[in-house]
Amino acid sequence: MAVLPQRYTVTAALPYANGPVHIGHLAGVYLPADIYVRYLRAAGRDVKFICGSDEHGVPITIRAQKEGVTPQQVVDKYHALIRDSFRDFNVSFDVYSRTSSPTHAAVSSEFFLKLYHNGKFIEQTTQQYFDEQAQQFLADRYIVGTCPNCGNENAYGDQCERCGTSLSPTELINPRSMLSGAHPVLRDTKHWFLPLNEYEPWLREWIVEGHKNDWKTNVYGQCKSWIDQGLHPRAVTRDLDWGVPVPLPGAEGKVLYVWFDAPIGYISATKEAFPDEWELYWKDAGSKLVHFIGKDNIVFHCIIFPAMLKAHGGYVLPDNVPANEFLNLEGDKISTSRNWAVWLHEYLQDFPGQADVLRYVLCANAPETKDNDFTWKDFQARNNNELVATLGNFVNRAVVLTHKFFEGQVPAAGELLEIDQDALRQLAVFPAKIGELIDNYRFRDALAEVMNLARLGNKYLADTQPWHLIKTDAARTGTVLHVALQIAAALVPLLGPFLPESAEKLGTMLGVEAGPWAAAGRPDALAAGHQLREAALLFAKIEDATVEAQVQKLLDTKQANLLANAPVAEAKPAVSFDDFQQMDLRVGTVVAAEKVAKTKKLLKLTVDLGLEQRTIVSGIAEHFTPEQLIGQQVQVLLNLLPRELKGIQSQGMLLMAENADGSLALMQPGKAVRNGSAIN
RNA sequence: UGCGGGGUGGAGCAGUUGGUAGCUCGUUGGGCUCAUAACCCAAAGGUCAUAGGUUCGAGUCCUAUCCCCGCUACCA
Repeated sequence: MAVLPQRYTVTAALPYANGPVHIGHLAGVYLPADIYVRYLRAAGRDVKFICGSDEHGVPITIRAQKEGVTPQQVVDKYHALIRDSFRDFNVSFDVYSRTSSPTHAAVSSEFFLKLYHNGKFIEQTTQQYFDEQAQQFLADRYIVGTCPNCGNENAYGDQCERCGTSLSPTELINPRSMLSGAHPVLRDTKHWFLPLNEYEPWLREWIVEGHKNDWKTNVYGQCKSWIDQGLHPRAVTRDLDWGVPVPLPGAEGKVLYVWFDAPIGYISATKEAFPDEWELYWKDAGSKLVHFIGKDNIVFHCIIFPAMLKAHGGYVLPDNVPANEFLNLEGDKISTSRNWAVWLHEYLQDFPGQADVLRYVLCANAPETKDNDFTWKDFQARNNNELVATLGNFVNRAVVLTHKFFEGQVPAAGELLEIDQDALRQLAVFPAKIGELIDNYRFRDALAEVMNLARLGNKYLADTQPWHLIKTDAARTGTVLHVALQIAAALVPLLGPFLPESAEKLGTMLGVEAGPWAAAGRPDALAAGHQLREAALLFAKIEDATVEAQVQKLLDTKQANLLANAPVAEAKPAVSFDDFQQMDLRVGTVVAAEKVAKTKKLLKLTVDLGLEQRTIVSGIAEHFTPEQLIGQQVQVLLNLLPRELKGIQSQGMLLMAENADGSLALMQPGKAVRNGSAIN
């Protein structure tokens, strides 16, 4: 058995202050981190839980520009929103700071200078595109041009989105600046690089040899692959005006690159909140550092940041980086830009006071080993079948029975039969079992064990049947409820890390505090004679209509996205007025319509065109029923060459507008006109 | 293209060093009726993506192929 660390430093990935946080963030990073930390605190360990907003980088400047505000205004807005979301979901950070804080500027500058003065950087001058009108260097993403591969005229400086080729800005033909539209010019610019290649042997020993067995396979595999492929120097500075200025003379207009500056945010946040003891948590060998992140962040936390810490010297290295996979939403991956997400602040508007329900579902279905899917149906099922039916119901049964038979006072235990002793023996095992799972970052399994404890309680009641016993043996009934209540009481501390609000509610009902973890599961958590409060339901059922509304909300979003993102077709070559005149466009009224047998799409329409009625076959049966069309005025191309479709002569063509989602709309005159009216 | 991770009963997930495939939910049958029609018991249901190979024996090791995700805008 390993010696317990003296203290823990736990970080959760700094959310990027460019948008709100959603269920994927919570499930993958903040919830497991919070469970871990709450457990450690309950177990009496010394722990600091560190997080903050990551507020630098190019995307924030782009958003600011788009919205016509300053970058500071962007990050102020999202920093507050994110901070409040975490607070409302009871993510119990010891500090939630931000990388735009003065402390962070100081700490990251010092960090940079230490490496600089110790010769840990290499300097290199490269050529970068510069926008002379906007007077600034351009990030790759700020440059568009023609893709040398496929000819797409709107390829970005890092990648062509049409053919997928990854590019460098200098490969673009005819590059243009997205800021001003001007032709950028190449200019020399000097930057500082961290030569990661020099750390390769050390990383190999530390990770490939040293963490083969205790890091998750996805984390280990990714690191090993990076190291095996060979590491390269990485720029730690950028030409940008939003960030921590490079603290060197002659470095005006340069800032620390966001990946260099962001992880130092963990350190500066700690220093800001604990100015006297922060070094203990970062530099004392007795401190165990754990980073909670998502899978996209693995190399930064396992290779680059440790290399920075190693280069600086004196810092502890992460003991583990339990990166999670991703959470999908209703089968599609979560996307901030496509607004395909369940935002934490919106969830609480729709489900006030039910933060724990989401915490439960996200933990029970956390993407610990592979990408998982969140669906509202599953959310409802887990709430109704597990939280309500298993956990809430057990507590309610035990408390209601006690009120019913013993006026709400914990009855004394008489002689313990085998079934009672067995239940108490099982109960006693839970704290260690759950704790060990949490220690090993297996939060899903740990939560399942908490539910098993509730199942133990339900089974115990079913087996002993106190509602039956009370008729013949009050003392025995008291013993049974005494035992059942001990199980309920154990849930207060054991549930705490996962569902803090519910645990507290339960504690209030039972009149107990969540004591130390080690004391959980004792057979005397509630003393005989102890008065319980009235039973209150811990969880409420969620109705079909409620989750259906959430699904509809998502579908509406999807529809809106489809319409917003579908490209509008490019203009066709010009035609002469004479060409246009050759088309005979008329207004007509549909007088009859029927489906063409044995076809999916075809409708046979009879259209009144004033002088005559024509038969037109149209491939619109998937969009309109015959009834919807009869009586409608429509636009008809009269002189299209007749064509036989399924044995029917079609004498013309109905004109339709096709929406971005493929749906069709009739082209109708703004007011009723005489049939046969010309359109020109 | 390359590298990493993943593809397991109707759904969502576990499967540690190869040895009879588990859990929760759902379904079906039974029991109970204290409890938010909740609880308890039992049963049915799986070619472990596909095709080969190693082995006495493979979900678990090897090879090839297919699909999803990440490294690759935003983004955990």
